[in-house]
Amino acid sequence: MKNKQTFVATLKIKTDEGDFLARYSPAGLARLDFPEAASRKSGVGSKGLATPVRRWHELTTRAVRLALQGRPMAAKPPVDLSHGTAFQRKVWAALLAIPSGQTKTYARLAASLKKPKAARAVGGACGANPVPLLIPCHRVVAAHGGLGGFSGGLHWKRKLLGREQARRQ
DNA sequence: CCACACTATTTAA
DNA sequence: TTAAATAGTGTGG
Repeated sequence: MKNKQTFVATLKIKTDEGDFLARYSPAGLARLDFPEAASRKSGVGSKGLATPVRRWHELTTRAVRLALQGRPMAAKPPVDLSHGTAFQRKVWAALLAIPSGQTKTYARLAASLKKPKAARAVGGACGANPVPLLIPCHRVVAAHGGLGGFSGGLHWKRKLLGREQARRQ
């Protein structure tokens, strides 16, 4: 898949960890970047958008802040996954089903998709996840206790998991 | 074609 | 026993 996406807005999300960057397509939140990546790409503005973007952004902001605290997100904005392939969307849907404070291995996730040997492909799909935090790709770990990788920087993965597991029941 | 955010298996020491 | 090579997978360069 190589479709480009058009964004109707690019907005900052201020948090204690820095300013995240949220990009919206007409269908919803299409991409979320960590502060480090966001600073490279300099934010744009929203202007007087009459679209639902304003409301989406409120939801996104709240969800991101909760995620950074390792708390379950009360509500999420609609997420535009049109960029993803069928396989990737299945992976992302499976990610959404992982409760806060729990982790799953790439292998188990692959197995739940009826493709027990596609663990590596699952890793690829996780890396292609356009919306980290809201789609909890950080809750997927390697089979033998390793953390695996993380597109936005492994330190985020460690931080998020640490906070979530500190709250785990 | 190759390289991966993988991993179970196999093969060698 | 432990260590290294390998196959199987979907996607993107």
